[in-house]
Amino acid sequence: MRGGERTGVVRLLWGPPAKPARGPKPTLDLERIARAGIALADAEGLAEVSMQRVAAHLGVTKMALYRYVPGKAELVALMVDAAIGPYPAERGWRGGWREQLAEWARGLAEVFGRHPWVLEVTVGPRVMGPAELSWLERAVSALDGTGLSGAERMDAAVLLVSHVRGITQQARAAGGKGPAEEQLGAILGELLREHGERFPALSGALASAAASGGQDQAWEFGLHRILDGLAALIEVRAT
Amino acid sequence: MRGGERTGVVRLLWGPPAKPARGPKPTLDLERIARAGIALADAEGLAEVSMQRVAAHLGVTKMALYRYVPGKAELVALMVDAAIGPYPAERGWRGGWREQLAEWARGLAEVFGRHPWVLEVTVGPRVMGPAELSWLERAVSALDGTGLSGAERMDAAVLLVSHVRGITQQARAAGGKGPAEEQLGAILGELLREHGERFPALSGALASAAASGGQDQAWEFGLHRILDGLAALIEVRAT
DNA sequence: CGAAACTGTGTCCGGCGGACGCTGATGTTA
DNA sequence: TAACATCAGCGTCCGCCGGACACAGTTTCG
Repeated sequence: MRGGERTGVVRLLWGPPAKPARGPKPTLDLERIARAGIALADAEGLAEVSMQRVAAHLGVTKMALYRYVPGKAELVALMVDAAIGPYPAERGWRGGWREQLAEWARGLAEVFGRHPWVLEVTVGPRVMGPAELSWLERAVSALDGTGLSGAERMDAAVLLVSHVRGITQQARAAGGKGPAEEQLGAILGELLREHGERFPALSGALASAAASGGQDQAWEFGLHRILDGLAALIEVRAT
Repeated sequence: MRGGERTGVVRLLWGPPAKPARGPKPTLDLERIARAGIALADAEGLAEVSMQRVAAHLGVTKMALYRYVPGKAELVALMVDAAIGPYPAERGWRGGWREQLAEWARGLAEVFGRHPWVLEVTVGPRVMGPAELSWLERAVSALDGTGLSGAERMDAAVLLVSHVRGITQQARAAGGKGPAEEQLGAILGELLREHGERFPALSGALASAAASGGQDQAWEFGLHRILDGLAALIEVRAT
């Protein structure tokens, strides 16, 4: 039965654009629906995305959407793949694998930064769409010819995705737009000041980080650590 | 106004256990409520956790829960911190920073494996509880004396957490318990067989991975890459 | 020119989170 | 000991959610 659901989303993401013949002309299409949902999620957050609100933005009733989409889960899957979008072809193939992966990761971070709700909805097992797969393809292909095995190339891509996801989350918490997000760091500092004796290393690290100023180096830090680790392995394999 | 919500969850997670005086004796307490929610989420998934169901498991009506918890968000935050639990003190301080971090990461992966729903609910900015902070504390303290700055020690911990999260998600997709999860890999293979020409590197990597057998090396792969990258930096700093 | 196919709509359902007021149990105080 | 303030749990109500279903209007094919 759950397989049936999967096939629903698989057909929606991968199948042909559908070709009705006899009925009245559809006023909507999957792309317009997905874009409406994305606009809503970008502007007001994923929690505000409901069938009713998406439909209202399109000038129809919510039940009309069910003519195009089997359910909300499939709509969200559509939104995700459309929001991620295919890997931009103009992004160059310049440089070695290291420069390519760095640029790839930067691009992915931009996407997640533009659509933070994608993170919330891409936890757990799911079927990936063509756009998402095109990103994975690009990362794996950047590692072609490095001597890494197929599994290792995939593992490296997954590792980078994890870093991008983690940084995006952290960046949203630290430098988010809302005042609530800005206060989160203050709350953490307050808690550490109150319960500092229970977290000595953490307090020390945070104090030292605050003293030395810039704390938004986390992105570069993790990226360089991962790429250094990959470089070490590639070098070993090459010898 | 959102600040008010934060203080709610902050008081709940960090405040004193509350001391009623005059009224009837409460039949519940925060820990029992959190454990009931955790049991439900572990057994049937986060989607099945509702005020009604948690209350039913405790033998009360849902409105009784609101005497202990301001809302569902706070209940979930409580569940998260209780499910993660404080870092087990018996986990040794043996070895250098590398062995310590490896064991730390393994422990975190076990926690996420036991309570996969924690991943779904710990995306986005949030206030961390004492248990969650104790894990962070342990990771940062493992890097004390390595020559890394405070910010770098924190960034390293975040990087490891990201890897653990990513691997947990992937492991759940690949080797999950349900038959639906097992079919996910099959679906991916089928899609790549159909649209292989659009994803040549991916198809090649997956085929090579399948040919060489074991694909559950992703955990060790990412962990070693990160630790290697850290080691390289630490070595540079030491000279 | 039917008839079949399909679109958008209205209505209805169960379940959700949560506000509010009530009742009864409890400990403090006069 | 009696009165009272307090607080726990319950019942009711509300708006919103995702979704099932039947219906009416539109379009195209035989």
